[in-house]
Amino acid sequence: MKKPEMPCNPENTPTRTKRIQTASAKRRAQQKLELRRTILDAATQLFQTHGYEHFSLRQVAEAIGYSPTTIYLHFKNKDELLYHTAIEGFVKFGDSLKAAYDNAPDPLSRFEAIGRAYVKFGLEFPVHYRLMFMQRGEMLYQETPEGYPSIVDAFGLLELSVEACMKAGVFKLQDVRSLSAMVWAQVHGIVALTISMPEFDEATAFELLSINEQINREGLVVSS
Amino acid sequence: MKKPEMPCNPENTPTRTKRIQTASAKRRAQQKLELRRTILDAATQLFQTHGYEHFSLRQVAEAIGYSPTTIYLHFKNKDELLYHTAIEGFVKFGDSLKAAYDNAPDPLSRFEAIGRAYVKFGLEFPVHYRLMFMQRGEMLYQETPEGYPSIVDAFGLLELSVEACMKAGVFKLQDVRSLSAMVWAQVHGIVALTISMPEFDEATAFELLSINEQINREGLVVSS
DNA sequence: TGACAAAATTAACACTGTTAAGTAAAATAA
DNA sequence: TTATTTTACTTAACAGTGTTAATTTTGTCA
Repeated sequence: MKKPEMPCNPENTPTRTKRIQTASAKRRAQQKLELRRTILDAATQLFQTHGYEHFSLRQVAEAIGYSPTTIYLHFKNKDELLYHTAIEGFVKFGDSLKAAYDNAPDPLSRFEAIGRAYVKFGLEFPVHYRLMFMQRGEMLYQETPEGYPSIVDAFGLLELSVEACMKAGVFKLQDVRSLSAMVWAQVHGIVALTISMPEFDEATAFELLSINEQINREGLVVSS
Repeated sequence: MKKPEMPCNPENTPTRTKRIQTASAKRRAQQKLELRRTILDAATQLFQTHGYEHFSLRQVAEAIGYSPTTIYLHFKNKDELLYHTAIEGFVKFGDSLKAAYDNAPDPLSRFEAIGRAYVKFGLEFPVHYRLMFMQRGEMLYQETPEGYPSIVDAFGLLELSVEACMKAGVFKLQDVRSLSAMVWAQVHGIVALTISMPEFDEATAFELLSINEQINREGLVVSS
């Protein structure tokens, strides 16, 4: 069963044909990846412009010049494709929040910077935001595919920030998780209303956010 | 051109045949209304169980034993049917908020009661809530069909309540509209996250709401 | 070259909302 | 009563959708 050792190749260095084989396989794997990228890019673009409801696989296929079934060779189904396009957008989400987290002098302004970054992202990528936070919330909780950072990490940042504010004596002592969830609800409420209600626009969103900050700082009710 | 006056009917009292005619027309109009009701009821039920995404006219038609096109004799299209089923659900929304508004001893507890009623409704009718506040926000702003109270009136209640709190010296002075929008965003954030995220449930929703109330009262940041 | 595996396609199924044309029954008019 | 018009409803069709199975094309290896 052992293949005969060739005279010019006493060690296990691969032969030329073998090298060509692996190189060919490598090239094909890359081409496959490239097509996957092409699909993802087209999907992202169509998803952004047409939105969740009017996003169709057949349109994606047409855009890239392949038949619809080809997509199924790279993604299990529409949902998975959608999920991956969303994830890609959400890498920016994590980056924005991280940048806000890093470039702040003190705990409170860091906390508020995260909130502003959150709202900014939601208004900048409403279609992505809708998908992940309003239409397919369960996607947030399924583990991200390898190569992508976890989205939930971004919320870790928020919790860290809240905890820091508490430890620094800036926030009143409370349960960190609950309070983090609540401030999430605060910014989510602003974003969600803004991208859903025609009456709301970016200006009002940031106005609401600043009112919100003020109330967090001083309270809304006059102290007795 | 004048029709000859009959001897037994000198006045303008309608003849028997005429009376039958109007009665028949009335009966047919009522039957039409009944079928419309049947459609609406079936639609409401299917919409509640299947949700926005998997709600189809053909299913409604099958449920009531008519062909799909019959629905078009009573509603312009799927959207209009959906809108009317949603409106019906939202009458309860207005009622709940009104009840909360009426049964409260003082401005602040009235304000908070409205918030609780809001959250309660959202969790009780998530499919309706989704449609009106998350998926088809523009519906809120189109005028309700005759016979139904305006949904926007419910927000009038909120503004009234906020204004009352301000006049009573309970709230710090601010722009009523902006502040109302912000507290709307607060409760909306809680409801929207709860009905979208599998991690949230009714208990956490009301926990977040009470934390929110506390912060509105005292603030989150320790006063310097 | 011929055998084999991978990549991509065609055809089909079961759906969807919506429109136009056609039918059967009921109401009206003669 | 008979003829005509209105109303209520259905059938057929169109242009889509996601998805699967079968089939063809393409490229690689011996």
